[in-house]
Amino acid sequence: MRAELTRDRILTAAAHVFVEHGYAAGTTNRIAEHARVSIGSLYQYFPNKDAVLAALLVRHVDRGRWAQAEQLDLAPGSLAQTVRALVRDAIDNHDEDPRLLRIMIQEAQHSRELAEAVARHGEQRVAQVRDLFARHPDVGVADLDTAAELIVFTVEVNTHRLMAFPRNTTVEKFENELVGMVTRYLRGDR
Amino acid sequence: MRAELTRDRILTAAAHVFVEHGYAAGTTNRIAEHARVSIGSLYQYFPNKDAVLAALLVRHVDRGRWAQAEQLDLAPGSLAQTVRALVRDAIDNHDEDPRLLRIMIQEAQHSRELAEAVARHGEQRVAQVRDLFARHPDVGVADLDTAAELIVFTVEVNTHRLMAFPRNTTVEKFENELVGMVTRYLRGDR
DNA sequence: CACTATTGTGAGGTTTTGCTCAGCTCTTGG
DNA sequence: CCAAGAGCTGAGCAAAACCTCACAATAGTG
Repeated sequence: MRAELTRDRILTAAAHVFVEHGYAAGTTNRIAEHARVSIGSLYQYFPNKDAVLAALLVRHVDRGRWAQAEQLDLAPGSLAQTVRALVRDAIDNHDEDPRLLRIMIQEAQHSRELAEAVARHGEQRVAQVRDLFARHPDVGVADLDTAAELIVFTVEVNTHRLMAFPRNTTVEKFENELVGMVTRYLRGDR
Repeated sequence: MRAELTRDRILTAAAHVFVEHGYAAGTTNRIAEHARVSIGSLYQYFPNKDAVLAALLVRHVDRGRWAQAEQLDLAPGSLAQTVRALVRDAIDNHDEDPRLLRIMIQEAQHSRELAEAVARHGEQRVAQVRDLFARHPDVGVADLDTAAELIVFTVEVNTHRLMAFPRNTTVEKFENELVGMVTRYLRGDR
């Protein structure tokens, strides 16, 4: 079981190094050094550099499920609260990951395996949000599928921007505007 | 003046290669090959690889101004049309550039020069949109600065997604939903 | 303690990349 | 047609990256 621990150390170090230097400049040697492990060990657990990023994505997906989604209040008039919970979850779950996810999406352009994993991750999350809003009585939007995609992506990517450039606005102001936009959208016209 | 032409050929090729292979894997040799120019010529016009990306950003900024913004109808009741023009402009102007801009933002993390150029580009565009909506009578949002940032980024990045993964929805459907979301947001409550 | 299985090591081979430079080709003015 | 300079070439070098492999250290078992 020492093995599992080393594997985890390597993955954590890889996340750090990829975020700090980018994928290409995040060399395997640097990763091993940061994990305080020899390169040989790294290549004992991963056949090549891409596999490290792929494993990192699996880890991200496993951690990134929206746990509280099932126990939300769906009473009429609570739409803003529901949306706020969605936005808060995105903010909370993305302390260090945003740049990493961007790297994954970027690099997924060249790797079938990564691309499919990213796509599946997205679909899973969209489906969860779609089902949630399908059950909410205040939602009055025509095409719920498109709406869910639009919302998930918009919330996620704006959160990433907030993390990447922190001094544009305060977190609260940003959160309020984003919640306002999504809520009014979901409520529909009138 | 043969020189200027070669410089342009190199830049165009660089855009192509960076988009196709990413920044790190977009080697200078590949760029030269695609431009049908020798490596030596490339290094006659650019001191190093980073300078090529920087020049590409300058080119992008120069081309990316929103020309029709000044001659838009700002009569009451025309907000949706104004927003639609904004979205259409984003769609039209981003046939090949979206991935390139992402690479620039990504790489800007490691280059002062690039970071500042990207930031200036963003501010310029946000200011233009803010001024436009400040003049429109239908807009009823509290914090116009934050709103403009949110809208510009959301429209841009959703357009990028549409281009990158084309078969999620049709362009019209996507355009309608995005326009609807932004319009209802700008109109404010009630 | 002895023996095996598991896990870890790191110098270095192979490949790739950014970049140089000595010399070539093309254009242009007289 | 010629000379001079502007523009272009591409083999190859130094540096750096990915990855291998023969071996060392550690953990587990009787």
